[in-house]
Amino acid sequence: MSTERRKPYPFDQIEPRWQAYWERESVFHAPNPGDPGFDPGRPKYYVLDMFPYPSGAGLHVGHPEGYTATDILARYKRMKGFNVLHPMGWDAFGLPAEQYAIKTGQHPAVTTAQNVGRFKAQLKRIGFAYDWEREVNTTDPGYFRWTQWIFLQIYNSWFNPATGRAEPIATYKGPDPDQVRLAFVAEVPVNWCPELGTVLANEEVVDGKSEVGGFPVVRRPMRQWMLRITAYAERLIRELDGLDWPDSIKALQRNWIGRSEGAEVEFSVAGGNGRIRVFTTRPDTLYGATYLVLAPEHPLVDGITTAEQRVAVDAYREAASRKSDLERTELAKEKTGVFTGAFAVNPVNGEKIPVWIADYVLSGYGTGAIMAVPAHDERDWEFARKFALPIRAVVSESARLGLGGGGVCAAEPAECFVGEGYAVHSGPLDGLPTAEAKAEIIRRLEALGVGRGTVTYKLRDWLFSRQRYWGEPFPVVWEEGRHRGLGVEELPVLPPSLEDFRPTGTGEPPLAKAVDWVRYSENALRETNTMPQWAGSCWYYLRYMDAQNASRFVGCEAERYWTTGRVDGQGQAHGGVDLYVGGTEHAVLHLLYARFWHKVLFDLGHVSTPEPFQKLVNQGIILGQDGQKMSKSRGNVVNPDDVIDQYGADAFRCYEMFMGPLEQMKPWSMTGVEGVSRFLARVWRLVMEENQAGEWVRSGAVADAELDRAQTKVLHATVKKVTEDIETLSFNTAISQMMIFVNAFIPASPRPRAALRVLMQLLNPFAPHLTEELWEQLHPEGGAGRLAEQPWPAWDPACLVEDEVELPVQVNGKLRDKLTVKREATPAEVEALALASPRVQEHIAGKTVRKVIVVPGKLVNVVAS
RNA sequence: GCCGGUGUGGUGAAAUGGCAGACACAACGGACUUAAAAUCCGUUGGGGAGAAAUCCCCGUGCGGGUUCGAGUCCCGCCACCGGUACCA
Repeated sequence: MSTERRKPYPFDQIEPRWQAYWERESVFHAPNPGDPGFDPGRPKYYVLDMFPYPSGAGLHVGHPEGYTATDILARYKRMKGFNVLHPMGWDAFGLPAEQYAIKTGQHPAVTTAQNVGRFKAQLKRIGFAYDWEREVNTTDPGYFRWTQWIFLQIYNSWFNPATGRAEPIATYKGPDPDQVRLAFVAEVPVNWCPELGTVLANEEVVDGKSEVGGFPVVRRPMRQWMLRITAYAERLIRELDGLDWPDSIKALQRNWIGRSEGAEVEFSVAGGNGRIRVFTTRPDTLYGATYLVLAPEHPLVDGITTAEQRVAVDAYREAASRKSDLERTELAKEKTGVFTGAFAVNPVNGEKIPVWIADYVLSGYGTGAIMAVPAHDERDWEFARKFALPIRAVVSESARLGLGGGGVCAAEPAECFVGEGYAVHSGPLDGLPTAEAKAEIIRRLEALGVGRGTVTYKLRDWLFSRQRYWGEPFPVVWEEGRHRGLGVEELPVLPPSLEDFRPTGTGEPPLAKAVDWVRYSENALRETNTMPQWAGSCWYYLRYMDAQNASRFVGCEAERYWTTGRVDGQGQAHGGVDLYVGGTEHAVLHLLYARFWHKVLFDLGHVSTPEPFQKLVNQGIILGQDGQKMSKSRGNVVNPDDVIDQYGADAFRCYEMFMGPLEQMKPWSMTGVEGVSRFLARVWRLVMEENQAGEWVRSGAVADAELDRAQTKVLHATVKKVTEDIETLSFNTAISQMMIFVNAFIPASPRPRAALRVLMQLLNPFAPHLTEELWEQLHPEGGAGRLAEQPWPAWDPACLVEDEVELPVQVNGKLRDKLTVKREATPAEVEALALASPRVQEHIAGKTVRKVIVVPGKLVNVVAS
């Protein structure tokens, strides 16, 4: 600001002017079916950004990367004749506002409103074509009323395994519906963070510390609301197939859900009653099981422990329960465990093997118990070595070795082998390759009634409650120890007003301080937990379609119109959001949770497609100028406001896109912004020039002139390239092509007005302010209408073909000459010309021509040796 | 360890199996200017021959392969980035 640099073109006047115009005229408002101005003849296009959390720090250059990409697409699709839904909103519940409230006493709603105002102003300054009439805010009672409503839908349903879908709880005929609800209460060991005074979800704990703040986290059992996402594990995996998502994200989700096929095997407890069920992915190694391990929390541990081992077992369990996740995994380099004194009987050979407990077996996965096969599992191997337990090889790498020996190999194997091979020392399985051995043993176990083939998932149920103030209250009350969902007519449940937002520190949520609020009635108390931040973002894309609807979370007709695309052979609708752009950091949490909610709503008949987001694209991270991740501490953060002050919003937008492919990680460069800004200034000067007084006036070179051949070709090539590149989100190369156009037309005089108009159309989605201004200048007589309302230009392929083409001529794959030939030249003619070339002659001298490859219009390759 | 991604000039990058480095940044040279900025024109992967026009060799992380032809396809490595990690 100190050096008042002369602006390359007057963007500081142009940009506010057009932003005001767009807002005043509601240019980017998308009408719903039934609204005035709705045109049923237009196809719809729903392009969505991941909405931001409006932090106090304001926008940084990472946010607008994806937003610019979608904005270009939205503007392009509008010009292509689509009715485009391109909304924006705020994911505004969350910890920072609450912590600020704790520090200052400022109500989170106040901070949130301020931050939203700031973000919104910043986004408007970039010139995004959002339909602000559809703005949503997750903290708005008119919004979270429906978040609570959806929770009640989930609460009031169950997953029917027979139909494979959610159904109203009334269709459940069992004794206790509370056991099967999709939202349920469980006493579970949770990640308790004393510092934050709250529990955290597994995914909010990084390396045993809280993701926010980095405070230590310990395990502690508490009563929590859970959502039964595991019921949907299979569908969440299977239905990824039809989605147009990056393979990497699909892989991340599959990985997270962690489907694994195997078997459950029942071991009876020797000399006792009771059976221990274990899960294994290698049932073929059952004959190699030399001991069992239960998780310390396993319910059978108490019953089977012998008197002699009681003290040791209790001590171990006590210690394990106190260990944090960090201590149980990362720090636990050495395996630990204790013998229970009990023995189990292997159902296939009657062998008695010891039962241990160890914290390397997790209570939450599989059955919480394993059969240990140390010869073929690294962990079991390590454990067996440490506690001198027997190790028996039952899989051989090669078939020959396996079939050879009849006698039992007494010696322990020298190392652990976890691969597949052939069964040995396994009775009836001997000689079978692993896959067949698995199938065979499962058949036998099932016949004996002591096991079955089964599938388990890593995915856990979703811990859905938080001990916080700034979140959606649950629409639930407690009466005589039982929960009850409130009626829909009681929504929204507003949070109470509080003076003091601090956590109680006991694990009791802050809402418990509002005694009057908590007392719902004579004998009912309100639930005092709140929902996690993910709740609001699970369905915001639905609300955008009908943001003002007061009687339904989204109107049926609007929902059908904006999401329904393809309908498959079974009459099943597919579609949803046509394009969703956001960061990879949401690959497994937000995107999985949203899919889950959507499927529940779909099963219950509230939405018409089984998946919310048909196509997903991840934008890459923008690094600082030093190639490092942007962060305050490194001091390499780029603020969009500064960039816009200096170069304008159009340059900012174009640079964000010109940096490189959207999906790629790339460093910011201020000189790069300058380059793009120069390009826009050249566009400006194609149309405008400075007069003696230093004012910008229409350039005298602009005229209604005919285009020459070369100009025609550049024009049509540019239309083609820009159109195709926008469709594939290759914005960087689209801009390159427009630079080529400008480089070709800058020296021209006269400059054909028609060509310049087309350039404005092509460039408009990228640089909407500049092009709108110049469009006006290119229509001195007026009457053409606004550029944003123009149709997208078409290209004529005939203008792209040349009469003569230049063909590279290679000899043995190396470029040796170039030929200029008529387009219609036959391969034989081209071959003759190529062989006649003196340069070619030189290189084939003394050799025999074996072959001549002619790729028409492309190249000639003479093969000689 | 496992899963995914990326490796091309000084830099960001471009290339349906067909002229590697488009477009831009930076650098250098020139024009304009009293001077600078801005603008415009030109050179710019490395090495070599030539007075020059030109020409030759090498070159897309490394090693193999397929092909008339490979940055692109296949096999085997290496490095970096992201995710995940006692999930039986």
